[in-house]
Amino acid sequence: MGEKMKFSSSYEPGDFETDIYAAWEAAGKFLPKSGVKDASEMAVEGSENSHKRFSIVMPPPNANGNLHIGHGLTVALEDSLTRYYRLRGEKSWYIPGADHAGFETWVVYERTLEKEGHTRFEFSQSELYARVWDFVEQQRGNMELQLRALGASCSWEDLTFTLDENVVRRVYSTFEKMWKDGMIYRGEKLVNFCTKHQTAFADIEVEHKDEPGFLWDIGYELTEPTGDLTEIVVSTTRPETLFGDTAVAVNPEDARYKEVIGKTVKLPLTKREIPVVADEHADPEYGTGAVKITPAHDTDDFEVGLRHDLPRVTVIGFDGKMLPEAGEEYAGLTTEECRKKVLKDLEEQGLLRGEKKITHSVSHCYKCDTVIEPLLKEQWFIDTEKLAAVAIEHLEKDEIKFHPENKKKVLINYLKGLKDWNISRQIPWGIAIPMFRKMDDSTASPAVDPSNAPEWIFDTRTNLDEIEISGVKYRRDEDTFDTWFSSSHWPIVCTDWEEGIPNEFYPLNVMETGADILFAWVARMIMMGLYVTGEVPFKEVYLHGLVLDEHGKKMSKSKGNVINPMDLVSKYGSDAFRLGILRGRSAGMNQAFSENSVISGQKLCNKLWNISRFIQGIVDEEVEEKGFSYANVDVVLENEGSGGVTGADESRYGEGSAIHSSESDSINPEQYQYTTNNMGEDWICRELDRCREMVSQCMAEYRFAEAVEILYSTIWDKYADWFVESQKIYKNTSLLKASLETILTMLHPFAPFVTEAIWQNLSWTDGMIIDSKWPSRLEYDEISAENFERLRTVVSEIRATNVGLANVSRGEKYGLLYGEDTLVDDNTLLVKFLSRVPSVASTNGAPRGLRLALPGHELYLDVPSEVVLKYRDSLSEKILAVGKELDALNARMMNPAYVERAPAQLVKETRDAISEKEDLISRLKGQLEAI
RNA sequence: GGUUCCUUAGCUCAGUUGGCUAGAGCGCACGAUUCACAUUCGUGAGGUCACAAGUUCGAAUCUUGUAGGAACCACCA
Repeated sequence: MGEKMKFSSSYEPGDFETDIYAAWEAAGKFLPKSGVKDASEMAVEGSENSHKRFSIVMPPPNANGNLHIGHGLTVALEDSLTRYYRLRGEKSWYIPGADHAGFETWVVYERTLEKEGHTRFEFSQSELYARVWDFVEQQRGNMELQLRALGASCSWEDLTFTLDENVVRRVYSTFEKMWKDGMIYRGEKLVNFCTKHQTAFADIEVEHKDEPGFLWDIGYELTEPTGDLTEIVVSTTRPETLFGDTAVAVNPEDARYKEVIGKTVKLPLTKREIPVVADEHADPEYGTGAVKITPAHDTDDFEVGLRHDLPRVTVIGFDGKMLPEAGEEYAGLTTEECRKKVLKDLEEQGLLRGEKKITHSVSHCYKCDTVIEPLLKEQWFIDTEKLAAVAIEHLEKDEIKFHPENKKKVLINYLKGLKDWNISRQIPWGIAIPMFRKMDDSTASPAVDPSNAPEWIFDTRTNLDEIEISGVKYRRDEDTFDTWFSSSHWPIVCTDWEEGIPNEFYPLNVMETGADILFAWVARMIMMGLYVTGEVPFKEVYLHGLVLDEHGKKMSKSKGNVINPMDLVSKYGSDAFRLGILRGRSAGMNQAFSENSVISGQKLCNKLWNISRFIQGIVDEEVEEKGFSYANVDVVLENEGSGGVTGADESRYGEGSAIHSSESDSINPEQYQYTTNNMGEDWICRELDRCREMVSQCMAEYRFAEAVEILYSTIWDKYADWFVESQKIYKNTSLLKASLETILTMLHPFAPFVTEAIWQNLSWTDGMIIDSKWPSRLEYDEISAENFERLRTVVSEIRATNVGLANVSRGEKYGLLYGEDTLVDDNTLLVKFLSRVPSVASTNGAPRGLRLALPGHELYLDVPSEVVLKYRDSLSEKILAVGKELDALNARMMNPAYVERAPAQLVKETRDAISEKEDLISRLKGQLEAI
């Protein structure tokens, strides 16, 4: 990339981005070692900086999918941080990942299987695993190319795939530890079962939807009439499950049913008798106040069953059809068919007592929308009690800082109510659970007695379906792990953490991910990190909200409002996308996406490009003209510019130019040395320095949008509009070079491509901006800088007044006259150029025209009296406006409590403002009277 | 039902221990124009900071309440 190209008149991202990324990657700029300094630098800086590092992991996108806009935001955030800390000289490691996306990928694969006319049941688990592996390999790569297009400066050779050998090894070792610690148990529990996908889900993966339904009342006849009662009427939305009823529950406080507690009722449509039990679960206010208890098909009933030691009768199979236990007539029907038949039969027997329309929430599979059936199944569970308690303890000790802060409370609240974690999934595409069950016919030789062998044993040989230990045969559990179980190890596996080996990158500096997976992922990483390593896995958490569509609605394929980040990248450029998506976004908030912000980012890139083109032009010109005419002109201008400035420290100017370099700060020895020759130059150094400080502060506090905002206004409103403009009069190439390098470096974390493209195009820069150094303090003269600030006010007022006059002046432009005004007197050429007046001259003691409303300045626009006359209305308006401001200030001072209690500085400022306004009003009034 | 958050310009959003005339981008209006950039330059209009009460010398900011909206968790026989 050494060859310098010519700047074209606009920035075309497409011409540079791919090449630049390839060059970075080829030069190894993304490796953590590229941030390591050589020994000599370390010696200069001392030990303070030398050990610093920055580590962050990427939430792994689906290996065979495409990136969506949320990934775009993730990369913009994470890569800005990484590049920022890399510029600051820290060993920066951004670790990329790819997710096997167990369920998602499985669904896609099963669909292709179906298209080929196959079903999963034709293959063994290991065959299926191998097939999906090939399928994913074929599909892989898109997402990685897209990450490159977004500019992610991640260390590709460290990419971790969620099924990599080291991940599996770590997951097995944790599982084994938990198994030994007694935290893993096999339990028959109700699981959220999708009968279409044939797998169980974690509670968190189930989607609840409010749907219209019916509440039916059914009469359950008492075996023996009690008091006035001959039957108990129960309310249910699922009559088909009545075959699995093993009790009827009433509230112990419910007077209506006190008598029947402990009695039995006849279960309709069958000959079974079931007890009436007293349980808080029955709400006297709801329905009839009596509820049928079906422990095998309802999570609440399951709990009731435990409390009353009720049997569990399963009547629905994993295929979603009724089992023989439901009775001959009903077996084989779908739940829906069965419900109809049950209702019909109940009605015929006169047991249907009522039907009421209600809205209730129903669980659905988040992928196929099938109604989730709670079914009894033996699964592996993790006892989360200790894990959660330890996590809460560390969170309460503030070991992890959250952005936004309130999410910590939300997380603790979640952990306090955390239930045991079902980690079994009936999906072949995942990490096999390393548990083997003793086979019924388990003796390999007659000499062995298998009865003493354990039912389940842990073994990592999951590539085998059967193993033999001490002559006993075991068969592998076919299930795989919940993907969140392996993902919870992400910071551990990505940083290659190992027991007993110091790891400078663990814990991570920050975990950046979506606020929507705070529970599913962040909570589990914290628990697992603490369990495995004893340390929290990251020191800070930054959670981003959802990127909503332009109307603030959630993006979804079904709504058709999905925005593809790659479309935006190709249309506006990668930098524009990054700047745009960061804009107006704060931690944890769901925010609408605005294409306008991306366009504004595109404009900034183009602006910066043109600023650079202009500066390069001046540099080239200087090289050509050095020695003759240019220098002569320059001397004249410089003399004017550096003349006595009101209130300025004269001695500073008397000594000539001040030479500044950043050597004193020692952070950035490569920064270009510069001198400041006039107040505009001091001013831009001050503004750039303020920008540098504010951006650093914002990055430390994860306020990305604000950092971008500050850079935008510094580059455009200050650097381009004032400094670069004023450099058309005073050319200071050393400062132009130094300041341009400064803004390029500061913008680089957010807009890596354009800044690198410019860096490569500039004639005097070396190397790559990606590993240049974050700017150190810029030197400037404060008084001189402040004088330029006053000059800006003057220029703005001249411009505004001229525009105001345009209505009455018929396009004529007026010159500027100055009386006792050293600031203007010393900078006539600059004032003339910036304010676009035809002339700037002294009043020579004979003021005329329209006096400008500027306190502390005696300036007039040389306007003929008839125009001033026409201008008097706007003059009166101005007096009124200033009067209002003055009234407000006076009211404040009239309050004795204010004067007494407010900080002295504030009171002084108010006083000064009042005298300034009073001054202004009297002058404006004088002007008005003079007309 | 529980937890948390939001309500500021036409739109999308900033506004960090309470403090000067509440900001930005886009949009809008008026004006400019060879020579870095029309992806430009200059100037401007537009806000009872959802509402009410309180604390305070001072509230967009803190407290309480009201109204509207959102997300997540739990439950809905």
